[in-house]
Amino acid sequence: MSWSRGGESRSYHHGNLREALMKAALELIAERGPTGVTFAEAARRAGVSPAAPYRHFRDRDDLLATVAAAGFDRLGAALLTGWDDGKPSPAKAFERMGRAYLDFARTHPADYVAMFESGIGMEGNAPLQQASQRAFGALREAAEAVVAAMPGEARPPALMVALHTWAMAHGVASLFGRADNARRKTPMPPEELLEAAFLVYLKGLGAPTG
Amino acid sequence: MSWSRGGESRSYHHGNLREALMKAALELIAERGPTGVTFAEAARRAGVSPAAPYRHFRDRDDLLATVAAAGFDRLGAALLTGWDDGKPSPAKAFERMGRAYLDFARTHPADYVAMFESGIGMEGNAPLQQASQRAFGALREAAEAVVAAMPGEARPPALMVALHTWAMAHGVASLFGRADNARRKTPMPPEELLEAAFLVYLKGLGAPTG
DNA sequence: TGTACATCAGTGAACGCGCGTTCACTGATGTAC
DNA sequence: TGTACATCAGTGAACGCGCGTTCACTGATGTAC
Repeated sequence: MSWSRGGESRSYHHGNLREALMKAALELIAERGPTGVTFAEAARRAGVSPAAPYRHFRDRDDLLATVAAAGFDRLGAALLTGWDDGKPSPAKAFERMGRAYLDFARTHPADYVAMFESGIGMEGNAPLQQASQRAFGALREAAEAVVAAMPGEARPPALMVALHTWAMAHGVASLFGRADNARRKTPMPPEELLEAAFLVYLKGLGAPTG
Repeated sequence: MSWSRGGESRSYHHGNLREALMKAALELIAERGPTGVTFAEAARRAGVSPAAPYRHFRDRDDLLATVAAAGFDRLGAALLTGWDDGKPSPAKAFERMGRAYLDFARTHPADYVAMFESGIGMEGNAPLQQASQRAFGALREAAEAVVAAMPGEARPPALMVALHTWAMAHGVASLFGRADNARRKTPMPPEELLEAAFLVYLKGLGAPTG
């Protein structure tokens, strides 16, 4: 019987344990860093016995990898929203997508840590690789539009532009744009720093910057 | 009495325990990730009792932060060497410094993880902040030289250029240039990717790229 | 040159704790008929 | 519409283990005189 509704009581079956454990993992990352994520504590926070998580995840790393994959999905969605099909111009949309990237890193610091700094590898984890690739797809789409807007004879490889974009966005986000205490102070806000970098870079490419 | 020399035996006093523990921490990061670094295991590898590390480090995080600081010192030195006073031209030296950055990340993956992905914060850790700042100093020096080589009316702020440089180098290194299993595959080697980014960026600035 | 003493680095034994993991189990859910 | 049964998610108790941390201690080193 399941009479609870947002309260603490619940039926014998949790009903949503998988998501609850992922949420607990994110909380633990935020509070204690990736080191602080343990199966036992995640179970405790989800209100289940220490054996319950084994029904959903092989081990701690599996949990963390799943959290990271979900983070990539969210990041990809955020980037696509920011890009908004390249409206009103590729350059404008490009910069908006950059802001979306920083925004994601700041509003989802725990996700970001799980994705990039939790020590879990991509090797042999196909779902995680795919999620990462899907997120990167948004950057790639944007890069292709930017390149397509350039005069035909001077077009750089779109993939290279996408990789540069990702590297710059990730660099700014993880060095200067994070919300935790590993942030480095800068004289200008990270959004402006990234925007300026994009402008210089697009100019260097010979792409329209309006 | 201390008759050992590179062997396993040693005197009652280790003599170099601090360094031995830092080395052990780096090994552990390389083998197990930052999560795998424990005081007990570091002590075991250094061949001392589990209580010995307390003579040198307050706790695990103190050890890790010290390792990270040492990493920043090494990175700074490597960058200065790569920069080599801007010879023969700022642009050439700039690119060589970029390679030095990637080289460091690849040849010192554990240091790099300790510096950027170990979950230790800079807040309230003055020595770590200073080490990080010193390393950044090399990038700053290079940026200033690059800016100085530009026509006076079009000079961008050198600090901004330095921050952009760091972000791009860090982004490429941590996404595509690492030696561990979190590396993402790219169609071109990270050195070329970074070099191309620098060229486009310098061109966008209006700086000489020769 | 030797001796006494202070300082310091590392010992080793001990402890409590929390984590990972296993296990036979049980309550809830879904479905075949 | 009801009943029987299979499936599945979570239980709770148990275990061994390794870690963090403390403690009185002891061996080595340095130095004052």
